[in-house]
Amino acid sequence: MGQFTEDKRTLSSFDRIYDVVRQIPRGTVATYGQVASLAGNRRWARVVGFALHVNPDPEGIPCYRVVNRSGQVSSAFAFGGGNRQIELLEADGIPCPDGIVDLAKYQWKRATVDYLPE
DNA sequence: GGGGTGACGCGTC
DNA sequence: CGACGCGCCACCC
Repeated sequence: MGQFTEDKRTLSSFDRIYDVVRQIPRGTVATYGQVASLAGNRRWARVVGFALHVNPDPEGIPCYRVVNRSGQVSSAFAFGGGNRQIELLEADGIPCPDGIVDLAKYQWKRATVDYLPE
């Protein structure tokens, strides 16, 4: 992890984001806003996208498990060519018809909530 | 120090 | 529902 630690300031924010993404368990997904919130600031949703864009460790950081608020995967070729993200998600056992993940069922919850907080 | 951009989110129309 | 606009924060020039 010393290859990308040239700019500590960048890691201050990005590191938290990467750390959160790394914690996303297999078989679940998280939204940008969720990652941002867990990282410390909910308004980093946009920053999260940028952070994943410069993902220093695609193998350790499952950026494909991050989808937008609608549950839609990045239609962008950010993953190297189209529906690569979808394939990875399905490989995790997450069906994503039309590139849409059912957040109601597969959204990551840090802890099993006993009751839904509304 | 200023301006433009982005793998987003949310309220409104 | 979908489209539009504003806000938010970090990054690059």
